[in-house]
Amino acid sequence: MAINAENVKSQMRKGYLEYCILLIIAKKPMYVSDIITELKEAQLIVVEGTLYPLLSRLKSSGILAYQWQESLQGPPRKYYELTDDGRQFLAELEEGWEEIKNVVELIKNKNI
Amino acid sequence: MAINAENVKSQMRKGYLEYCILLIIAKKPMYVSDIITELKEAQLIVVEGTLYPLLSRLKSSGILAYQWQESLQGPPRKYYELTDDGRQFLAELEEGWEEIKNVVELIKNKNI
DNA sequence: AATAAATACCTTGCGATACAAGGTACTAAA
DNA sequence: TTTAGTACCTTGTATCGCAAGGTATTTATT
Repeated sequence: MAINAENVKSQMRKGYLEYCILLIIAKKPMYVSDIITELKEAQLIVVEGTLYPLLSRLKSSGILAYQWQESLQGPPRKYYELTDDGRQFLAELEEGWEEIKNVVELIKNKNI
Repeated sequence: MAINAENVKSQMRKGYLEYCILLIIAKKPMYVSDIITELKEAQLIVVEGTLYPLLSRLKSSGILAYQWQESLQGPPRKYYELTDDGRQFLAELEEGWEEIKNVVELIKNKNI
């Protein structure tokens, strides 16, 4: 119920997490651990419990597809990649992100 | 369940809505209709059902305070303003926002 | 051969919150 | 007295990140 800065920062993250994940997968096919590592390098901490359901949703929406791939150490991995629809979708998110940056700038600069 | 661009854009908006509202109130005390108008001018559409609970939460968290003020037409209005804690809080959100912009830039620019 | 460790995958339950829809109350004009 | 306009607020629904816990496969150790 109570509001604190961490809480709100976490809310902020919700919004653009999907965008960041698609940006990462767009570069090359990746499986969950890869993605988490990439995000962590960009200072964005995400856990498995967040990522698996999200990837499943993106898959059933036709934005991502995956291929099983053998691993040298341990069980096989699901490598996710963008579909054509997914690239279209990512382009729309790109627009959305630019819009949001614009909105914040507009509000900040008004009456200054 | 299905994911579409509008859905995700709406998710994105959730994250920074609180930030935008505080930016607006920081300039001068405002009541709900004022705030909605300001947001709309910046292309951010928000409805009453979103705003009232949000302002209540911010008030009970000590981030906002309000004063009743007579109106020339109709019932009195609640004018919200930032408390000292609220200004501190807004400063933290400012940091959070800069961090997020950084993360996205980092991810975009990596391996290009 | 049996066990343990490492590495994958996934699900369940919870809390937070935007939004649609609906409700209450006050003021002023018809 | 009724209607219109303008405030305020609440309830119910859907979504989603995250903590916690569970299952399966491979490899190393005993």
